[in-house]
Amino acid sequence: MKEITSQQQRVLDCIQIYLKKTGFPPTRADICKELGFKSPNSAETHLRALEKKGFISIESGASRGISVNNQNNSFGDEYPVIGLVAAGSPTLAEENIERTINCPKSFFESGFDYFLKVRGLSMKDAGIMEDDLIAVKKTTDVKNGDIVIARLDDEVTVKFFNRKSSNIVELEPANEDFENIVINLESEQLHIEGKSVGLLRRN
Amino acid sequence: MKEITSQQQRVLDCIQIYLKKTGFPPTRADICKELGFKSPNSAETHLRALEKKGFISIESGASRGISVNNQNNSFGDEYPVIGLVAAGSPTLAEENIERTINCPKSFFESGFDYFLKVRGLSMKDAGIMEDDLIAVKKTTDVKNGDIVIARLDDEVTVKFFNRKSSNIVELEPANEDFENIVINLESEQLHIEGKSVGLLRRN
DNA sequence: TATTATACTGTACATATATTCAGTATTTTT
DNA sequence: AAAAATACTGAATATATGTACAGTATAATA
Repeated sequence: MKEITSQQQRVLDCIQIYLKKTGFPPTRADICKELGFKSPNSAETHLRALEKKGFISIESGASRGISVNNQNNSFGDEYPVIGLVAAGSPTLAEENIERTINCPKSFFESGFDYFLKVRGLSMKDAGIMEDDLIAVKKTTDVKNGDIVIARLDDEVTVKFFNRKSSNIVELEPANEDFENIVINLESEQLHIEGKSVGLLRRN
Repeated sequence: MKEITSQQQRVLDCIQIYLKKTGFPPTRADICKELGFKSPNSAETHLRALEKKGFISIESGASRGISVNNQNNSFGDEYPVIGLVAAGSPTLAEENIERTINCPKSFFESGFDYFLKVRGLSMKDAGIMEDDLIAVKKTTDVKNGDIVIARLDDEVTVKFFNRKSSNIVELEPANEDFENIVINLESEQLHIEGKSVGLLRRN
C-alpha cells in the first residue's frame, strides 16, 4: 500500500462518510459537491489514484461502483479461534482453527490476531475459565505481570509472565493448585507466542 | 414493521449478499439477474413493497440508492455500557450509559441488550472480575444456575439464580467471602433485570 | 363481490453517471 | 532538465439506471 496524499485522504474519508450516512457509495458528482470540486474529473482522477494505490476498488461501468479495501473501518473482521493445539504443530496452522468469529478490529485495546480457547483452570483466579476465548496479540514484547501465551517443549500454556533475572523467567499460574514454572533460558527453550489483550466468554 | 413475504425476503437477502460481496447495492437489473426475473419492474415493485414496509429506504433518482434499514446484518451495532447504577434510577437511563461499544449483533448466542460493568468480586469464582463487562439479555425467563442481574431495594447485583420453592429464591455469589441472599417473594420485591449471556474483558 | 396486495413480463425513456478528451499549473521524481 | 504524478476546470457523450406505462394472473382482504 503506497503513500496517500492529503487530498486523496480527503476523498477517501468522503467516501466512507458518505457510505456510513447513506448506505451506498457516492458518485463523482457527489464527491465534487462534498469537497468543493467543480469538475467531475477531479473526483475521477483522485479515485483512479486511490485505486492504483490499492485503497479502493472501482467496478468499471457500474454507477457508484466504489468499494473501500482497507479493513480499519468500524466493521468486523474474521478472527480465527485456535482450539486444542497439538504438540509440535504450529499454532496458527489451519487444522487448529476451529472456526472464526466476526469481531470489530478495534475491539480490544491494542489490536489482536486470534482467539485462543482456554483449557484447564490454571488461571482461574485471574478470571480465566475453561472454554473462555483469550484475545491474543502476537508479540514477544511482554512485561512482568502480562498474561502471556508461551510455548515450552511444544506445549502451549497461558500464564503470568515474570522475569526474575536475565536468564530466569517464571510462568505463574493463578490457581494455588498449580505450581510456578521456572525456566532457565540458558538450558531451556521458551517461545512467547503473544500476550492476552482481552477475553471473551459466551454462556 | 409489517410482515414480509417470502419473495420479498429473497429480494432483501439478495441486496444484503450483493452489498457484502461488492460493497455497494445492486441495481434493479442486478436483482433480476440474481433472482431470475426477466423484467426490471419485478425488482422495482418488490423494492417499493420493501420500502413501504420499512425494510429498506430508496433514494429517489439515485442509482443503487438502496439502504437496508434493519440492523440484523453481520456488522456492528452500538451497545450501551452501564456503569455504576445509582440507587433508584432506571438501569438504562441515559446518565448511566458510560459509553457504547460497537459489536456484532450476533456476538453472543442469544442476543443481548447492553453491557454491565461489574463492581466487586462476589462472582470471582465464576470468572467474573472487577470491571468486566457482562453481556446482559433483558429477560425475566431465568433458570436455576443462570447468572442473573437482579434488583433488590434499588440495589443491582449479579448472582447465580436458584429458585428453592415457589416463594423462595436464593441469589448465590461465587465467592466464599460472600453469603447467599435469600428472598421471600411474599415479603420482598425481587426484580430480574436480565441474565448474563456472555462476558467481555479488555486488559 | 369488489378491492387491494402480490408477482410477474415487456417496452420505453428521461436522466443519472462513468468516462474520455482537451487544457492549465504545480510539485515530485528520475 | 525531462518525465511523471498531483491537482484541478470545463465540455462532451455513451450507457447505466430508475421509473413510468401497459398488460396478465393469482391470492388475500374488506
